[in-house]
Amino acid sequence: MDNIAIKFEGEIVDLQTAQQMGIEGEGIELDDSPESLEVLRHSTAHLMAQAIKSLYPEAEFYVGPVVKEGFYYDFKVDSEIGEGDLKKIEKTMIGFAKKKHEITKYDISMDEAKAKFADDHLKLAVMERIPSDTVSIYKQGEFEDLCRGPHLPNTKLIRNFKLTKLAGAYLGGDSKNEMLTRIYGIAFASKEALKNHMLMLAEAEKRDHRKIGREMALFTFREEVGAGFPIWLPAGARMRSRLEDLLFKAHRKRGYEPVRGPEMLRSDLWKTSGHYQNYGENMYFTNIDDVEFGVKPMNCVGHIKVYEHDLHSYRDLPLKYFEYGVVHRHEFTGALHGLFRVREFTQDDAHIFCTSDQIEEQIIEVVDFVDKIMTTFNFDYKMMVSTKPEKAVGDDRVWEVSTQALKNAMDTHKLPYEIDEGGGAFYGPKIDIKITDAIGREWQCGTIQLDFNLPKRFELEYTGEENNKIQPVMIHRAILGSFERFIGILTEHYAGEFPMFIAPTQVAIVPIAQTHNDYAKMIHDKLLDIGADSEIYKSNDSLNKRIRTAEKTRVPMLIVVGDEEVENSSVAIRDRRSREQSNSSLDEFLKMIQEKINEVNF
RNA sequence: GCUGGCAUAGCUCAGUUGGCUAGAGCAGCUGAUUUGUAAUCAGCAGGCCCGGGGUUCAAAUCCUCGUGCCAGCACCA
Repeated sequence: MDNIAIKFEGEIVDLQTAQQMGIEGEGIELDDSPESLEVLRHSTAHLMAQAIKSLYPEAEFYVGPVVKEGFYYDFKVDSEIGEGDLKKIEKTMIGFAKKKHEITKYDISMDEAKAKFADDHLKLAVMERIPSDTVSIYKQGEFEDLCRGPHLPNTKLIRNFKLTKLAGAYLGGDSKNEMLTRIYGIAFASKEALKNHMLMLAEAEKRDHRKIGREMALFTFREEVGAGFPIWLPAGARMRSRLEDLLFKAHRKRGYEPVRGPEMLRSDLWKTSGHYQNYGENMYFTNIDDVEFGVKPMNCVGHIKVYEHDLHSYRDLPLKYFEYGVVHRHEFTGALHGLFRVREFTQDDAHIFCTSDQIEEQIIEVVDFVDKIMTTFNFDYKMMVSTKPEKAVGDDRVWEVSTQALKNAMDTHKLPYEIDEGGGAFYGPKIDIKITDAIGREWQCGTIQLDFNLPKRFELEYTGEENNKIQPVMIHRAILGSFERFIGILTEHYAGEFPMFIAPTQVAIVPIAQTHNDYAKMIHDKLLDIGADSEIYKSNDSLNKRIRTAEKTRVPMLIVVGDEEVENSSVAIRDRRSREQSNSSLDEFLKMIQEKINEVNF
């Protein structure tokens, strides 16, 4: 197979550029490796632009980069483009690919380029952002585009692609700017890879927690209740409470004390904390007897008040307060999405008040806690250190010290992490935990935030060894993040087939005939005694129908009981996946269920 | 919040260019059937067609303002 580009000093360099510069390097072939796909997708974006230009001659183009899930191109045309037009554009693309245009490259000066694209105000906007004096132009057939590459040598290499989405996007990603049209696409070297990708997308759709949540009656939303306010139905609430109970014990084991703050606090406090100034637009306010109150968007202020209730000595630290804190945040309507983005949610929130000497061990302890939980649910995860954002309180030196403290903790324990510049909370830097689910998607859940600012603003202190007053450090942390989002993620991760220890219902019992209902009820009660929920399928339907109905609920365990089972005090277990049956004595069955529920501890 | 699309029974969806009592499957209820491992049969019931305004002899259908949902942007637990 021919090379499509080379790797030179760690950079992908296309053949056109390599020739220009007279360099050689390790060859990159057209396959489904990350390097190859980078080049392929970039050129596919150009091919799409070429097709759009031929269909809509007035089209102006902004940028067309390669992104994690393929590529996109932002552009502007006079006519409306709808989903239906994607097929037409795809066809035109295939036409151009078949013409086997060679993709060539040449350099021109910035002034020449500005003259060349004088009637394309978007390209001119792109050039405004390029500091260099010369720019490169890639040409395929009649179509030319300002681009730094890298690109394929010929359009004929583009075969397996699909345009996936059509949407609006702001110029430069800034909501103050004009809106352009964006078309997303995906391309692969092999047909199979494209097919697998489309299958993955279909699988993701099947796992959509909004769909499964409705089918399993976990939660619902209602127009008359308001956007972003979830309603937990019995099955969902059972599951959630199992999760809450497990996590409660785990916190107690690690020395956390449960506390609880009020849902709303006087605005003066939010002014002291800085939320009023920095987070106010996300908060809900109300007036009571001429005093303004803010509904809490975070739990930290409440926990600070818990800390302030008593005088503390260095001997007391670290103090760890936790709360399943219900918070309200005014999210943009367009951001709301099932349980993933809501306006009212419950965080598994905790605040650790400690000395600066204890920061490292406390962070490591939390990271360890996170690890225990995420591995229990079979999630891979990675960590990101986020630094000071634009809107922030506290002086730069404090930010530097705390950011460094987070990095040190990670470094000394050889924990890998990535940096997210400007991604911190307004009061301090943080470590975010990003988990990867069963079909490879990433989600942000837990967060560990280091805070020197709130203790200072509230003038918190403890008494040191020399009877001096010292300011404690605050660590904000959540592990699941919120029950809402985490359960949404779990639903998609397991495709609704939850493991026994959190499933809304542990066992489905199908009596063969009415005469077996009493036996079923007896098993149901015994299951309750060992903390398992079950449902008896005794409706006036055929046996086959009832088994089908039970299986469709995605319950982890299904048993069938008839004369034989009643007589022998046993159960017939049906495996949902293999449809195979096995028999067990009732006692053994109960023991097995109990073990499966209890085997998990965080 | 912005751009575009959508809103009909609990769920999934039909409903001609505006024109008769708005339909189907599943779920629900009633009855018959009592079943040994993924849909037994029959009947019944169920709709302010998202909400306000309007256009029209006539609106589920057209216009308008809301609300909610979907995709993307922006934002984020």
